[in-house]
Amino acid sequence: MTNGARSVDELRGELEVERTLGWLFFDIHRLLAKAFETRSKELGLTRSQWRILCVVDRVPGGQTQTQLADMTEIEKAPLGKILDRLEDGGWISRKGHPSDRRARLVYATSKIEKYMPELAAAAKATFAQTLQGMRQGEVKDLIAQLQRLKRNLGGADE
Amino acid sequence: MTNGARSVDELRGELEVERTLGWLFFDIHRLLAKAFETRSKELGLTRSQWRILCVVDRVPGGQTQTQLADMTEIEKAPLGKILDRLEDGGWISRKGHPSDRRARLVYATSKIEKYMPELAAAAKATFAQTLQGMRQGEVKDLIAQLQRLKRNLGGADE
DNA sequence: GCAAATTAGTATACTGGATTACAATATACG
DNA sequence: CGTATATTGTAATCCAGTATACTAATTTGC
Repeated sequence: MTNGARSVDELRGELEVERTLGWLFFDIHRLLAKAFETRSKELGLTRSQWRILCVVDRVPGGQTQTQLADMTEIEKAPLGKILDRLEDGGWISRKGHPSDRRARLVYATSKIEKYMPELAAAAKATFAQTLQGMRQGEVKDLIAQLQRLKRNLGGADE
Repeated sequence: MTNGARSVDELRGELEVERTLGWLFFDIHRLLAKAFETRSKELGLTRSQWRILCVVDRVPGGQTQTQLADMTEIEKAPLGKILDRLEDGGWISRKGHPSDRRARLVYATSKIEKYMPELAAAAKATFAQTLQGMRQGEVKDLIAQLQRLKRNLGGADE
């Protein structure tokens, strides 16, 4: 902080990187969601729902909601609502934990098997579009950079 | 697409890049919002509100809501709600358009002048944290890559 | 063993996106 | 003109995220 007294106009002009970079993440996030949901619309799954579903799907033995919340870094309250909708749609089921009566274990139903090809195709098409014109090495570097930013912001490392 | 009939497990395994990259944008977006809002909380401005406010601030002559929606690529309806809150907070004012009775022109009030130093500091601190350990050239390259992705997804070029 | 602290999940309130539908006004055109 | 079409802004509804507070059940610790 070397600034003695900066004018408002000076401050306005100094924020170029912040203005550009910050909203790129915001915009790409929104555009990605839109691109994916357009392709998978007939299944009625939003991107967030799919994210949760993928994590549920990877652990056949079932997980508690708290474990899911930790893995996705989504708070338990909104996670519960997303699970409600997934359950309504028949994508998951919840069963009481055998030894902890507070907890409920979340499982993927067989519905995911049926629609996985469609969902995988939607995801692949979305990223083929997103990454068009980039070499594989560039993609790898980009991922590494983004993971660094995420760590810098205090995010978990996956 | 060379796949004849892929198993569900094969499909599950193939989506590594999609799984990693897609949610990095999602996570960074959330973490950025949180980092900024923690720093600027006492002003009561959220990141989205600040985004809109910056755009309003750059055109002293006032803009219609439709122009603002085009510039930020936010739909008119949600934009209107954000403007409502900014107006409630005294950050902007809306006046009827002189020649088009449907339209209202949006102006920044003088409140922004008073708090710009604080907001600029919050933005700069947030990005100093986010980009720590990166060289200037890397930041420039990253921005270029992200702009390419945004274009690929059909976003405007700024 | 029993009270206190912790944990699992839900409820509620608020912000902010998209989408759809709509009233009021402007504009274009036959 | 006068009617059809565009556009401006708003309302209502939905999904998703944050934060806070709460109930019920489980551990912990004395």
